[in-house]
Amino acid sequence: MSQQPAARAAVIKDVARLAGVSHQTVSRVLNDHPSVRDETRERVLRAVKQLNYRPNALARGLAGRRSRVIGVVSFDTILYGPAATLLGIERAARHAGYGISIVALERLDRSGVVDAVNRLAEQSVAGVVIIAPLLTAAAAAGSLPSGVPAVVVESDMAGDLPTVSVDQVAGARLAVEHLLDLGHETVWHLSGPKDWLEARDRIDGWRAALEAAGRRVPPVLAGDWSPRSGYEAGRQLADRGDVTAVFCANDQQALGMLRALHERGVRVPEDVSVVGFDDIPEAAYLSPPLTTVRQDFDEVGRRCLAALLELLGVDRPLGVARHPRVPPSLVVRASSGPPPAA
Amino acid sequence: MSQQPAARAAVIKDVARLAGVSHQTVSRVLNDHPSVRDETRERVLRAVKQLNYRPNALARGLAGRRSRVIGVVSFDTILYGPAATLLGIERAARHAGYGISIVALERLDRSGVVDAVNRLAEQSVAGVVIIAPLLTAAAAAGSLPSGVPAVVVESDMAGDLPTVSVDQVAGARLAVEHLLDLGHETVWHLSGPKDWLEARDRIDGWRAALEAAGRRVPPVLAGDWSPRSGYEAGRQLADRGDVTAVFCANDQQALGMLRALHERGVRVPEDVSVVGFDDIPEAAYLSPPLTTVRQDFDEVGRRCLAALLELLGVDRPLGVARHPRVPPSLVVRASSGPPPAA
DNA sequence: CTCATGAATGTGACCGATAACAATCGAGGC
DNA sequence: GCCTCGATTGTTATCGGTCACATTCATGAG
Repeated sequence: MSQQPAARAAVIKDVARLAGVSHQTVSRVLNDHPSVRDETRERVLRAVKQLNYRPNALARGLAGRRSRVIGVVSFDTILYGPAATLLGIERAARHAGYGISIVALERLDRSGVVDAVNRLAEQSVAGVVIIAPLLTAAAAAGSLPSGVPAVVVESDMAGDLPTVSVDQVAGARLAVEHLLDLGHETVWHLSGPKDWLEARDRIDGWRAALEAAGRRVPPVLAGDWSPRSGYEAGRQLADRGDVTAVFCANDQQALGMLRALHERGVRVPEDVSVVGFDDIPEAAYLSPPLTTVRQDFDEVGRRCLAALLELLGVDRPLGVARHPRVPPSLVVRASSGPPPAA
Repeated sequence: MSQQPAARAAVIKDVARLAGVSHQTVSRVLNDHPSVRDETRERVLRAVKQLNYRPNALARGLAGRRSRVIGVVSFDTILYGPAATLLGIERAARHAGYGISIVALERLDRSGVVDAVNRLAEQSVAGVVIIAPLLTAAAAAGSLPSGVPAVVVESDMAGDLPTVSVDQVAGARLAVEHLLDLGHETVWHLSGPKDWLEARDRIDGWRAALEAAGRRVPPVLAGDWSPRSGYEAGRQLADRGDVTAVFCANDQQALGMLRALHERGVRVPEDVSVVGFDDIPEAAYLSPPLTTVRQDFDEVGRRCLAALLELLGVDRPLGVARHPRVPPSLVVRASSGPPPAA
């Protein structure tokens, strides 16, 4: 259709030539500049379409000093939370017209995070989102190279950087209050690893809810997010006769716990109620289907982007709360019920 | 320590000035050009360090027409396979000194894939990796805008594009042969959705292994990757008395199946053996621990990168096999054993 | 001793866009 | 009828690198 079969892609000059205007006018049309005559605009757009022209993002970034790419520093893990968060951010970015560039870290330590941000900065990303579920990462976020707009997720100790996170404390409260409302005397807790912020917050929320109700606070069982740790904790709890309700810090641990209880002949929820956290896709299909606390990762992604765009000054510069926390919600399924009558 | 507190980052000219050479010499040092005197090189490197200079990737890409970023077209899902593949690619890219830019698609149809590749091309990525586990996506890969080096993963129908994938057929064979070796008369199969290439290949491998052994081929049970479909199939199978071995197309389905069998009082592996596929992190902690087929996603990532780099001509231009398939391996755990003595 | 050769380095164009500023033109105010 | 002003468009510099080519200088061959 054109002259060259598979010649290299059209550039702005080609469009300008075809439309009979200057390249600057083409640029104006592309960027919705107000003072372009309608007829000119149409002509340019027609040329753009005819040449199948797409502006070169690199050149754009170089000249305009703002790219349409957001960097994400993530954790090299397949764990549900971080993975879902990444997807949420990608989705939000895509809808906002941004691309995302990711760097996954094997260890979330200070130098790793700083280095990752530097690597992203080299690519002139517009800003970065740091998924920092670990204490170490959150600390690192404090000592970032200045000049790079950054938002921290799943963390709340990021110094003065804007932070987006799910309200883990409230989530834990929801779980515990649900169980107390059902009539349980108290609620045990199988926590996540202590160097994860989410694990700490869930412990705090659990404890706060119990204390607010004036209940006895059992010792924390320490898990590591894995189903195995849930399984092991489940065996321990099954051996004591006095446990009627357990709040697991994530669904995988709850999965392991359900299995252990089942093996020991402990019925869920008749004998013991179990509540998890995350609402992983499997949760609804466990036996019994798991009552759990759902986190809205899409909303997290959206808020990250909103915070970042605000930081970039491209969006309403009105002050949004600097540390908005996304409210989680309780999903009641069959694994929780009233305590045994006895 | 410097003059300006938070002045803008140093550029190549600043380094050149400080080192007392031309900007071109700095560029040579940065790119390991051979003809630079050692002493000059040292001087430049010292200046680089002193100014904490990092070359601007955008400018580099613009001028050199080759960036150090690889685009990945992925599927907007938290499913283990695609997510693990993405991580594997990221890891390999990182080790090769590349960054990755991702676009996740909600639906993997033709126009979506083409559009995603275009968006990445705008960013002048060096090449793209398309994670195309669905038939539709694989088809789309055939009609890509030319000029963008592309590699397709988890697919084998990508026309003449280089393809990297795990040998699903061989994986299914491993599973089936393992069960036959244990003495089972035949093996049932709970498949994944039929529009997934992996699901089809696993069906093919399962059938081929049975036929090669001259065994009866039971009807395929259709699943959708979810634990629920495994659960439902498990109940069906439990109701027939004649099933002694089941090969599930993924671990999540196997998880559901284990639960269903357990509920019906069918013991695993004493009464029925179950084998999964993927080796998800939970697999080792299910009850019983699941025998499954492990896919080496790191190797997949590495091969993707190798194929892409070859395509880019930056690496050994010697002809690597165009469609290398990564061999999977069987992980034997407790969910498989000899059939009941009957 | 002269010249070709190759290593080391510098100069200016260029990649493809945006930014800043200049130029042109028609309309409204005096 | 002249001048100012805003809308529209064009020209040139610039972003920060790499590429192509020119230049300089020391070395070994003839």
